[in-house]
Amino acid sequence: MSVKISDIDSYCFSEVEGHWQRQWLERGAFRASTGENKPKYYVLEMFPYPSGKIHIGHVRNYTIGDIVARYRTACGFAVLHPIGWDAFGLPAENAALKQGVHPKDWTYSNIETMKKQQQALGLSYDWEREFATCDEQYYGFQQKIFLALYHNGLVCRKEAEVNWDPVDHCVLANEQVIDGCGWRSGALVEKRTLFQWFLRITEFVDELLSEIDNLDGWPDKVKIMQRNWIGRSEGCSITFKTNTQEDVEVFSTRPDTIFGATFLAISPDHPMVQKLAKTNEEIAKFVEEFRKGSVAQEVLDKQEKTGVYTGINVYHPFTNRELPVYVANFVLMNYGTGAVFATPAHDRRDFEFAQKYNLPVERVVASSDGSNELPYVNDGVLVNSDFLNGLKVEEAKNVIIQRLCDIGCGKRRVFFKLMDWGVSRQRYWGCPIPMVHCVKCGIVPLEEKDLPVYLPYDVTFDRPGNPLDSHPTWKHTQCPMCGAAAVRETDTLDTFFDSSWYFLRFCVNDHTNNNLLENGDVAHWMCVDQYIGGVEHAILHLLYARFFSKALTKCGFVNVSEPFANLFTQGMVSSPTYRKENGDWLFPEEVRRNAVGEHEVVATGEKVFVGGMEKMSKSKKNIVDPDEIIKKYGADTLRLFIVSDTPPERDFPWSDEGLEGCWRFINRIWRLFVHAKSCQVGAGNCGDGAVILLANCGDEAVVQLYKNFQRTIKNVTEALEEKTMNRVVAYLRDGVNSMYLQLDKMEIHRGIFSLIIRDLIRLMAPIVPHICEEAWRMLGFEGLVYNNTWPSYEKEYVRVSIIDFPIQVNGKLRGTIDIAPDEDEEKIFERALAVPAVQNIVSGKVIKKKIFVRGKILNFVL
RNA sequence: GCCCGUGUGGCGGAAUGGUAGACGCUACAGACUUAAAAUCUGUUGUCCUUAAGGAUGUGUGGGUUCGAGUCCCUUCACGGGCACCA
Repeated sequence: MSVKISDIDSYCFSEVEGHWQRQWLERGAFRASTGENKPKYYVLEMFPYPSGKIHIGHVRNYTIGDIVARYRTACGFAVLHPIGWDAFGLPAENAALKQGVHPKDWTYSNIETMKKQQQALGLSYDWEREFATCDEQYYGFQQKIFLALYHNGLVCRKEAEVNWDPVDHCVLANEQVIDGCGWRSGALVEKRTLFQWFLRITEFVDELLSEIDNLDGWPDKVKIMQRNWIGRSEGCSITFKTNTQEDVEVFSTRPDTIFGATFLAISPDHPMVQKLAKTNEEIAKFVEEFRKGSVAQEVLDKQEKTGVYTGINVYHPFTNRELPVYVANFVLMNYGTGAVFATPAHDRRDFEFAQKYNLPVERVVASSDGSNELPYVNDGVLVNSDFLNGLKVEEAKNVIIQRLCDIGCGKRRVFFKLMDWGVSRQRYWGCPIPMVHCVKCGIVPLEEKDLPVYLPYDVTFDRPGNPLDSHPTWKHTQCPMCGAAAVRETDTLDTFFDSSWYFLRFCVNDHTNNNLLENGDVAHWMCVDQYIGGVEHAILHLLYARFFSKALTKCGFVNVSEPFANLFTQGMVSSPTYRKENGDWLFPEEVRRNAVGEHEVVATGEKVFVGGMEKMSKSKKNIVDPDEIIKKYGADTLRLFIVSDTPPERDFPWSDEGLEGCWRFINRIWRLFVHAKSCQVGAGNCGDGAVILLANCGDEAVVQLYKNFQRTIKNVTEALEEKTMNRVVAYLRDGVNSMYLQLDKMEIHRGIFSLIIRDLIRLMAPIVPHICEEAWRMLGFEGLVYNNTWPSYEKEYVRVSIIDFPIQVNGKLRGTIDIAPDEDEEKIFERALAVPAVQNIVSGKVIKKKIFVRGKILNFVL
C-alpha cells in the first residue's frame, strides 16, 4: 500500500550526504582515466587562492563546473575535473605580519579547511591530482620553465618604474597605492626605477591578437577586452629635423593632420629630455616633479596637462615652418616613440595643452556636420593641407604616409599597448627566481641540476623589506659559471606566473614525474574543454595563460596553441545591505521589521537604511557562510539554489526565501521517491519497454505524463548544453509538478512511473547528486547514478498530438483552437472562422490575406 | 571620453520573428488539522466590468513586417571594462 505523501518525514540530508561523499571517494568515482576508449573532456574551474574559507562565489563557480563535469561523464566522456590551490601571494605575508603565523603554515592550514568545505559540497574532483603552487614539486618545475624561457630569449631584464614605499622599503602594487600613499605605512609613494625580470609577451603579440578570432567558445565581451588590452594601432613614424644636431622621431595614427601641427610634445622620460635636464634647470625641475607622482592610474587621471618649452624647434617636413618642442607630462615614453606632433584642432589632449600655453590652433579637417567646434576628431575632408586638400581622412592618411616615405622621413608603423610582463616581486612568499648575480660573470642562470631553489622556512618579518634579503645565509651561493661567491636573486615571481600553466600540470597524475610536460598526458587532455571563472580574470590571467601556451610550445614543452576552447564567465553573488544612520553596516540578523513594516535595529530600534543588492563582502556585513547553509539545509539545497532562478553569467541576488524554496523542492522530490518506493516503483519494474507499457496503459493522463516527460528530458538536456542552469531547474520542477498531479496513479501504473522516475533521477543527479544517489539505491538501481548514462528521449513522443493553436486577426490574438499538428489547412480556416471572437470581427468584412504557418499561427488580415 | 552589456509583474527571471510573463519567490484562497506549522491544490501584470468579456502591457520615440520583448534607427537609465595609448 502506498504511503500518504503528507505523512513522509522530511529528508534527512546529513546522513545521506556524508555517506555518498565517502562512497564516491572509496570507489574512486572521480578519478580521471585515460585508458578507456572514450572521448576526453577537461572541465576546469579557476583554482582558488586559499584565503581561509570558501565563500559563496566559490560555491557558484564550483557548482557550475561540477554540473558540467557530471553531465559530461553521464554523456559518456572520460572527464578530467581537477582542483588545486593558487597558494603564493601577499595575503599570506600579511597574515604573518598581523598574526605572527608563518605564511607557509597559514596557507596549508587554509587549504585543509577549504578542501573539507569543497568535499562537503560533493564536488566531483579527482583529488589525486590536487596540488598547491607553493608545493616544492610545483615551483621547482616552474623554475625549470623560467630557465627554459630564459634560454629561448623570452626573459629579459630591464629597468622599470615601480611604486616604492620609502618606509616599508618595498614595492607596492598599483592597488596598494591609495591617494598616492602606501596602504600600510601611509607614506607618500615614490616612483623608482629598478632592474626587474620581464617575460617577453610582446614577442607573441601578433598571435595573441589574431588568434582571438578563433576563440569561438569565448564570450565576446572577454575577446573585446583582450583586443583592447593588446591595443594595436596603425600609423606612421615621422622624423623631424631640429635646430640642433639631433632629430626627433614621433609616432602618429593621424599623419593626415600634419599640416595642422603647431608644436611637438615629448615625454619627460625621453632620452633627449634627460640630456637637456642636465643643463636646463627648469626642465630638470619639471622632470623631477613628474617623477614624484605615483604611477598609479587614478593619480595620473586627475593630473592637469603641463609642460615646459625646451628651447628646441623642429622644421615641418612640407612647409619648413618652425614648431616649438615642449616636454609634456601627457606623453608616455613607453608607447610609440615617446614623442608626438600636436595638432590641437583635432586632438583633445593637444587642444587642452595648446589652450593652456597659448599655442596656435589650426583646423585642417572640415567637419562633416558643418559645425565649427574644436577639437574635431571625426572623419571629414582635409583643408588647408596643400596636396591633401579635398581628401577624406583615410585617403589622406595613405597619401601622406606614401609621401613621407618618398622624402625619406617617414615609415609605416604599428604599435601595441601591450607591454612586456614584469614578473619580479620584492616579496618572500613566492617562487624564487633561479638566477644568481656574480661580480665577475654578471647575471647567471642556475643549472637544472641545482633546482629547485627552495624557499627558506626560517625567515623573519620583523624588519621592513623582503625577508629573503635579510636572511643570514640563503642568498649566498656560488656562481655556476666561475664558482666564485655570488648572490641569489631575492625577488620572487609574480603569482600570475604560477597560474599561467597550472592547467597543464593537472594533466599529469604522477607528482614525481619530472618530465611532466613531455609525456603524452598533456597532449591527451589539452586543451581545456570548459574553463569557468569570474570575469575579473578576463584580461591578465587569461592573456598570460594564452601566452604561456605559446611560449612553452616554443620551448618544446608542449604543443598547445590555445589553452581554453570554451570559456564561461560567471557573475558575482550579491545580497542586500543594511546601514545605520551614521553609515555603519549591519548584519542582516541585526535588522528586523517593526509593526509598521519599517526596518529597524533589533537591539536599539534605530532606523535602518536598506541598501541595494551589493557584492558580498565582509566589510559590508552581507556575506553568507556556505558552511552554515550546508549545516542547515545540506549541500544539495545550496547547489540547487545557487544555479536556480538566475542565469549563471549574471549577478546572482541571494535571498533567504529563495533558498528556503529550494529546500522545499528537495523535500518535494524526496517525498516523491519515498512514495514511489512504497508503490514498488523502481528497478524491478523497468523491465517492459515504454512501447508495451503505453499500449497497455489505458489511462490517457498517464500516457500524456510519460510523453510530456520525454519533453522534459529534451528541454533539460538542451538547457544543460547551453549552460542555462536556471532553465534546467525550471524544467525539472515542471516535470516534478506534473508527476505530483498524477500521484494517485503511481501504484497502478508502476511500470511507466518506474521509467519516468529512473530518468528523473538521472536528470537531476548533476545538480543534486547526493539525494539522487540515495534515491537510486533506495529504488533498487544498480551501481552509482554518477556512472549511469544520460537519458535519451523518444522523438515521436516529444511531438505533441494536440496543439492549442492561436488564431489572430490583424496580428491580434482572438482565440485558440485545438488541432492535430497535421490537420488539413482548409479545415483549420473553417474552424478558426467559427471562433466567436474571430467571427465578431471578421463578419461582413473581406479577408485580404490568410497567413498560415503550420504549427505556429493563423492570421487573418482584413 | 571610448568600447561593451542590460532594461519584461511586487521580486529573480522564461519566451528558434508567431498565444508575453514558463519556473521560482512573495501574497492570497481552498483542502487536511481541535488549532497552528508542514503538506497538497488553486489564484496572483495593470485597468474597466457583477459577470461574460474587453482594453492595455516588455525603459522612450520612430521604422521594417500579416505579426516585434526579439530585427533596424533614435533617445534615456543602469551596470561593466578601458582610459593622457598619439
